[in-house]
Order: sequence, then C-alpha cells, then structure tokens
Amino acid sequence: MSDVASTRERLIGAAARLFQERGYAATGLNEVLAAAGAPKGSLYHHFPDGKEELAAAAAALAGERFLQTLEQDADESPDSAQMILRFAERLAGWLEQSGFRLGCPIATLTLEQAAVSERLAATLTQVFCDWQGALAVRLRADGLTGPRSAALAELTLCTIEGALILARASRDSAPVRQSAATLAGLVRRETGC
Amino acid sequence: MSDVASTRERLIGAAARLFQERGYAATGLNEVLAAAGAPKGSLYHHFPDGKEELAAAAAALAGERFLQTLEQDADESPDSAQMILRFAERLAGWLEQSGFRLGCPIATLTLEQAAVSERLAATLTQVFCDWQGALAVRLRADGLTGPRSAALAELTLCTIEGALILARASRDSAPVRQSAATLAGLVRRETGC
DNA sequence: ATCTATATAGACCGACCGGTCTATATATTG
DNA sequence: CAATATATAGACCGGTCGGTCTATATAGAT
Repeated sequence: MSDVASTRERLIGAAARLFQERGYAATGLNEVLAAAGAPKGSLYHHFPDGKEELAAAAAALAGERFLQTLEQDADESPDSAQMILRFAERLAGWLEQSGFRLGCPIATLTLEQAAVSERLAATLTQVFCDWQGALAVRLRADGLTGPRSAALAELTLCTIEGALILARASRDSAPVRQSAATLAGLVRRETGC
Repeated sequence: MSDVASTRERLIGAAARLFQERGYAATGLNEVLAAAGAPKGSLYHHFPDGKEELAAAAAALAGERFLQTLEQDADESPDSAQMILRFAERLAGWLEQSGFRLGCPIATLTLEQAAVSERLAATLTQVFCDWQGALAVRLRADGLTGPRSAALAELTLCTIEGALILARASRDSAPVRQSAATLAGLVRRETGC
C-alpha cells in the first residue's frame, strides 16, 4: 500500500472536489489535471470516455464519503431526530468553513448533467438511494414501519438538499439548522423519542 | 404596447429558459442571442456587465413567474396542505412534460454562481425569500403563529427544492409527489385542516 | 434639418475548451 | 533478456467561450 494515492485516485479526488465546488461545466479538465498533478494522457488512459466517465467516478466517490459520514452520525445519535440535527450541524459547519462553496457534493452535478448523461444519472440516482436508505435504517430503529421510515427518509433527504441550496444562495447556514430543527421536531413527535 | 417583446425582454426570456435548462456555465451567450434573435451588440448595450447581469435579470424574471404561480395555487387551495399537494402536482407535470429538464428555475444558477457573483447571490436570496413569504402567508391563514408559519414555509421550500433535485436525478417525479404528500400530512396534523 | 442618444449589427479577439495523437517510460510476464 | 501491457507525458487540433470594437440605423428633441 503506497503512501501516495495513485494517479487514478488523485484524478477522481481532484474531480470530486472541483465538481462539488464549481460544478460540471465550469470545471475544466486542465484544472483537474493540474490539481491532480497528472498529464492529459493519464486521464484518457484511465477514463477513455473523458469528462463524463470521470464525473461518474467522482460522484461515486463523493457519494461513498457522504454515506459514511451519514452512517456515522446515525450510529452516534440516540434517535432519528438527533441524527437529523447532528448531520445538519455538520453540514452547516462545512458550509461556513468553505465560505459557502461546499454544499452537497453531487447536487450541482445532478442539476447540470442528469438530463444529459445517462451514465451519470444512473450513478447519481444510486447515490441518493443509498443516502435515503441509511436514513431509513435509523428511522426504522426508532420503531417506524418500513413504508413510513422510507417516506420520512425521503422527506429528510429532500429537506437537507433544499436547505443546502437556500444556504448557499444567502450565504447563511441558518436554513440548514432551522429546517433541520423543524423537521426533527415533527419526526420526534412521530417516533416518540 | 407592441405585440412583440422588446429586444431586452426577449434576451431576458431566452436567458431564463436556457439557464433553467442547462445552467449558467453550459449556456453560451451565442445560444441566448440566437434564441432571442438579437445581435451581440444589443446584449452588451442592455447589459453592460455581460453574462452576470443578464443572469441576474433572468433570475428575477423566473422568480416572479414562479411566485405568481405559487400565489395562485395558494389562493385556490382550501388549506396549506392542499396547496403543497397542488403545487407539487404542478411541478411534477412540468418535469414530465420537459423530459425532466425543467426543475427549479434558479436552483442550478444558485449552486453554480451564488459563491461567485455577489450580484446574482443577492437576487437569488431575494427570490427564495419571496417564495418562502408566499408559503408563510398561506400557513398563517390556517391559524399558525408567525414564527411557526415561517418555519414550516422554510421546510416546505426546502422540501420542494430537494425533491426537484432527486426527481431530476432519477428522471422520476415520484420524489416530488411523495415528499409533498408526507409533508402535507405533517402540516395537516398541525393546522387541523 | 440637424444633432444627440439609443439601439442594432456583427466582425473580431485572445483564452480556453474537450479530445486526439504520438512518443516515452515503467512494470509485468514469458 | 525480450516482449508486452500499462501508464505517463504533453504537443496539438478545431471549436467555442465571454467580451470588445467600430459602424450603422433609428428615434426624439430643437
């Protein structure tokens, strides 16, 4: 196991970061190459289909990272409502630390490219599905039925995604904290925790 | 009053449509000019600050249109919960009719440019604020307090925005309809309607 | 009619885009 | 060692980008 990431991994990592911050169209491949310290030949060696394939890999990586954080917060929270609050707090911190440049790692990619790229759309759909699944697991653990936990997991995910948009527009993390608090209150009423 | 829109209006209208569908960076000014049937000179005559200024005008127009629709649905609904369902149904129809290309008219713009353009960020913030206000008015009419209606209006807006992202990723309007139904149920429990 | 401000018209610019190509280096395998 | 697959390296391509520029047309004022 090498102490430095492989060229392929560096490319995916740099792409994930830049696509999250600037979006798909505004991120040039030359920027990605510079950030990864790789020549253009390497990019098209590892990703023959170019930018689209790189974006799919970047979205998958970002999805996994986000999922792990989500599952960690879910495990460390005594109930679903507190998981929502904890995760929102974490996201608010990320927003503030980055000057409101880092929101959802795949939302911009989705709005820009889901209607264009079949391959990317498939990856993005899977990622959102995984996230919703992780939320649903925690809700079920609070005693909700399968369908009900799925519905509330979907609502929670939508709330988070929407709040991140509003927060980035206003450069204020209040929408994330407040909407999470409102939702957590409604969920708590339901789970009884 | 002329029967055809002025060059300025045509530019804003074309920009609003293209920015909504493809986003900021992926929309070329030449595309906008072609769609509006105007030469480049006219664009920089009406919008000396170029693309950024045009985008701000387009966002303001899109915001007004969306607001009017929202207020209309609010007026025609007997209570807040049904307003949410009605509006979600309308958005789901737009998504389907456009092949999931038309979601929120300003969400992509926000994620791409809010951290970059001060001017655009100000416009976008105002638009989201107006939308939230319209939702809050309807919630207050159902007997909720000012703060509570503001909180639920924010949650509703976040839910809609997030659901539009999920729907575009999966090319399925189910997230919009389902999350709206879940939220409407929670709101109904609170308003008692 | 003349002057002025407004608006239209589009050629043109350097910069950068995603992608292709050939050449070289580095492992892996026989 | 030779042979082969893998990976790095970057010059180069046509095309498009946002923006600037000069020239022309149109409208209102005097």
